[in-house]
Amino acid sequence: MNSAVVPDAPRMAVSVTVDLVIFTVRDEALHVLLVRRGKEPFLGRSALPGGYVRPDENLDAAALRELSEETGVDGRELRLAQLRAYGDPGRDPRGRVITVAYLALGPDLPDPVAGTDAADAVWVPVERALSPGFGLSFDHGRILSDAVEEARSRLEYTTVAADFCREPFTVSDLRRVYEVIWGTALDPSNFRRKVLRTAGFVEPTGERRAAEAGRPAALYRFGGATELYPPLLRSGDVVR
Amino acid sequence: MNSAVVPDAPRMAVSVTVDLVIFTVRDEALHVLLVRRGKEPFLGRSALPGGYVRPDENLDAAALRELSEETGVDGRELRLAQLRAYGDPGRDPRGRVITVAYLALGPDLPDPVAGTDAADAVWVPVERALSPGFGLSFDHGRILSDAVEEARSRLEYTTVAADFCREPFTVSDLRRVYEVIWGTALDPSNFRRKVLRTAGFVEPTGERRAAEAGRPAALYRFGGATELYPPLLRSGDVVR
DNA sequence: CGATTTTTGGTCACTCTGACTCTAAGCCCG
DNA sequence: CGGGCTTAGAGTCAGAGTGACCAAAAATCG
Repeated sequence: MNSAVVPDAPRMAVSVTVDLVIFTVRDEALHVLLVRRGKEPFLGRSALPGGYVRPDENLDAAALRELSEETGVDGRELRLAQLRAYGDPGRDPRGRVITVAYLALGPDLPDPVAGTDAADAVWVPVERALSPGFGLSFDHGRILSDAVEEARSRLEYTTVAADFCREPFTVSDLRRVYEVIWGTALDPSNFRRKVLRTAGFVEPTGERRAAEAGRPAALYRFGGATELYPPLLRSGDVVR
Repeated sequence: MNSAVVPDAPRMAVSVTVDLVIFTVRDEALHVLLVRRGKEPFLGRSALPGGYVRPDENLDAAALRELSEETGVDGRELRLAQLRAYGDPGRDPRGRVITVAYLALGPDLPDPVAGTDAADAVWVPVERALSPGFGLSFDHGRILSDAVEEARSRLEYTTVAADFCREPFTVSDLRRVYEVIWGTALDPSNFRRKVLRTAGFVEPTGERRAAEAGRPAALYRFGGATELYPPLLRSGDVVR
């Protein structure tokens, strides 16, 4: 098959990029992984990690590569999932650039090591990244907003919350993920009941962990289920 | 701002298209709107309606335009929503083409009028379109499969089922939408209770419609709510 | 040791759901 | 015209799940 372009249709000067929204929970707040841009446009400003898709690379592979190159994070242990595509004309001053945004949730990852390509990757509280004065590049503020809403929703119907927790973890660790991302307080007892009765969400390791205060908590590992059925709905609660 | 392309990054020869999955319920079966291709590649084969995004057009606008041009359907009355992007190298023999797929559900629309651009648009039962011998173009089989699963899921958490019904409609009309798309039988009485008690799903018109058989059913119109809370979950039922 | 903190177990009332029964109101057909 | 058929719609009942509580267990801190 001839891989050259067949001149049979209106073509346009267009590029395709991938952008990644990587979340983690740190210090009781949702953080997003951002890089400082090293070139124009938006030189020196913060942006989501991402970059051009290469000619022989599928979108998922491009996302993994850019994540690794720009931040040093190995995305293979993350569940990267497509968020959606953004393609308004004018969203990128370099020309027509369509981007495919990916979303993943990770445990509290180590700070990027200086001296590598990833030297300029940092964890930023989402609240700060979205504040008006912060000045995210391109339309990354919009993408980040959409990603937050998507993450909130996924917590309801899937077990992704466990992705935020390094194993082994406690039920309280898991609960704090929900509380931070939803911005609501959950009843510890009811939450525990729900998690433990959902087949495949967590399984006990038999160990316990002594905390700074209070009774030591039992430790669990992820149970392998991806769907959460019935879902864990955030009800009308509005706290904070 | 110079809208010419800044030569600062690896570019690739790439095009962006939109493809549309438009569903309707007809004759107790889920149908999808397909067109017969008038050019290479896949000349004469069936495909999802869609085409190239123009330089100054955002993705949503491109989807609306292609839908109208190729099928004569006015998408403004449909709730078009992005499904996801597909960009594997090799998915299009013309070169590197990334497509953004859209999904919408419509009431039983009139057959396309011959003599227009839309002459070759037809409603095809999804089951047939997905059968091995049917030969959808490109990776449209994959896209269609994903769209079916997405539609099934959206019925659970949103009120999109009403998009399938031309107003005014009966509760049974609405139930048939669920039954056809999920492929399960639902209890008429329980379904009615759920729909009527969900604020904003439907509102009564006060009229009744005499059916071919049985007691005349009360007529309703859509109530404006988009979310369905609590959701209407397809439980473990597996029928058909 | 007592105060404090966090985990963990339990109760209770309420809602929602699925399965089911029964009545209402039309049409068809003999 | 009246019985049979069909679909709409009302209601009942038991069980699952949830939110709001209460209370005990097991650690640390002073």
